Amino acid sequence: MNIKEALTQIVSSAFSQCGYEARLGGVAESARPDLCQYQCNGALAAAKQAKKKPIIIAEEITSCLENDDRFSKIETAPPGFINITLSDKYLAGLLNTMSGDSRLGIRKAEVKTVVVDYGGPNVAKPLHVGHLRSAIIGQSLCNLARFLGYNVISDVHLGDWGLQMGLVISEVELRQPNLPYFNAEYNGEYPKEPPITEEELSEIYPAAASRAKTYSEFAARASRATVELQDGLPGYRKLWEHIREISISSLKRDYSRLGVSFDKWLGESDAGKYVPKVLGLLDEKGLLADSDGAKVVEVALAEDREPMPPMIVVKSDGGDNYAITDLASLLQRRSDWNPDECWYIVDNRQTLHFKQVFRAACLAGLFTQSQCTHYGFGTMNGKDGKPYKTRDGGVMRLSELIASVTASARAKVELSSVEMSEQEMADAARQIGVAALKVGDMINHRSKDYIFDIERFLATDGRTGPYLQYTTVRIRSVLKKAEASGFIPGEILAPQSQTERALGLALLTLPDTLSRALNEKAPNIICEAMFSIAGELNRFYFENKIISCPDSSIRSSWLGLLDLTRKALELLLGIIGIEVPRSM
RNA sequence: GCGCCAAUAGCUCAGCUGGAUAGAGCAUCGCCCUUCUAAGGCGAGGGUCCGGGGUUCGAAUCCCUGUUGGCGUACCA
Repeated sequence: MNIKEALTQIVSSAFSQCGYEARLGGVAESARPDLCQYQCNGALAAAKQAKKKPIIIAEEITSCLENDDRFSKIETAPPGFINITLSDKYLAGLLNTMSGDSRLGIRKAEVKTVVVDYGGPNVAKPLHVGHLRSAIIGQSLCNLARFLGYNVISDVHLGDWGLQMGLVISEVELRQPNLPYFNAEYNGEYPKEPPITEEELSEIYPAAASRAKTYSEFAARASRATVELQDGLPGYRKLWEHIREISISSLKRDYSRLGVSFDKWLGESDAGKYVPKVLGLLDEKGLLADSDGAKVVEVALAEDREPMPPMIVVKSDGGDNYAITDLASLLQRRSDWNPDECWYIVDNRQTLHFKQVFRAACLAGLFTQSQCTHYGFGTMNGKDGKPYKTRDGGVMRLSELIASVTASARAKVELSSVEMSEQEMADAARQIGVAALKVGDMINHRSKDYIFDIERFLATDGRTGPYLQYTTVRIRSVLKKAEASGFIPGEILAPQSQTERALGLALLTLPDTLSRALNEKAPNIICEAMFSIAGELNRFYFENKIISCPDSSIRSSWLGLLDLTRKALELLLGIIGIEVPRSM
């Protein structure tokens, strides 16, 4: 049950009972925990229309509710606040209900089919730090939406169809011109084995890109190769398949290290099949126009404040660009899956691009504007505030980054006073390193740039991934020791102390936390909630010696509270994609 | 040039429909382990919420304006 919604319902009905609009009864967590647990400010808002002092209205509402035994206190405060405190017995009842439910009282949202487009790796180059945010934020949102009952289809949307492919192909051709892929006369079988290795591939793309910058001849050749590939030239097609194959296996390996996976490994190339159809749709509606040899769609609206350039859908060389492949992907998604919504978890810098694509999709009749949304994210910057780079100024590979945080985490694990086997240490190092990365990222609001500082993310104190893991490990350890003494979690009793009450209240926010996080597509809301629960737990833990508590009913109640806290943290950590080490 | 976004404690960041005394973590200073994992907990100091107008009973939050920074601005993705 969502406690805020439940209280809102109670107070709203009091408002309508007293002759005011029900919508005034919104209840929020209190801004003054010293005075109350929840508050409603509706009386303040009602005052003007009712032509009454807010405090009078507030009193009417409270007098309507004061005999409700779910509240230990419901009172007014000037100028018109309604302050609510739950009775301890009611609170304990809610916690027991939560604890007895496999979903911790979190009901599913409406059923919707959603396509989530994230990851967006380029097959020509290895994953680098720039891909981190899309992967972990996208994965968290998928996990969250699934838990809340959505039918989620995640699609990595490979960058495997643009100019980068022409560049790689032309570079390979330049280096190994005798390969059969480049012989137009060749009609034998192409080799089974790729002509290049994964390592070579990662070197080839930057080499080709810089060659194209220097030699316009090479650049022209690459864009010609791109068009030929897109037109289905067999040799290029075969070579391209090899490149894709090499790349996908390396991508899967890197993503799996982050706990990220996709339902669909489709790419721009798969959208390629739909390009003619989309162009047909646009043409039918008279939306295509010529402009400097390219075909464009006018997407500007009269009411736009910002200038909106027309969207190029066919380049002047006849090739597909990412505007048309994104549009074609939307057609593919509609035909194959008919989703209610499409979410794009892509860098903020592509805001304009997605505005154009969604408008074009709307004009073509594929989706309505509100069905497609770009949930952008900010840049990961170094401590200097500029985009994160390695010491020598290059872009850091994701695999390198993960190796480096794992090594740092390993050093901390070795300092631990807890005895661990080699395997346990290795697992813990990996899990802690990844948790540090993920929390360091997702504690920040998605849409903002943030400073990447791995030392801080891995620090032994602070709001870090390791802190959350440590708290969970601690709870598990106590529960295990208690069980060894024959003590098991029991019914949660009315709280005896402020810290115990505060922990209970923090746990009650769970349903609201998840629904807000889903509404806003904001994993930081989940992180905030985890820190608040973990903080309350650690205070409670410090104040109370649980296992040695002489009163057996209090002890089993405390264990019940601990167990519920464990389940709550495990649920939230799971959504964010964080594993908890066996010990640390 | 035009447009989009941001600016909150020394640092890194939260701040949900406009509400009471703007919150965390780090850093600084001072405490708490013979007892369940001290990678923990408690306390103290630290703020012109970028500046200026406005709307409102009430503004970090909404509107206008200025400053600073980031990004985008058709044939890369």
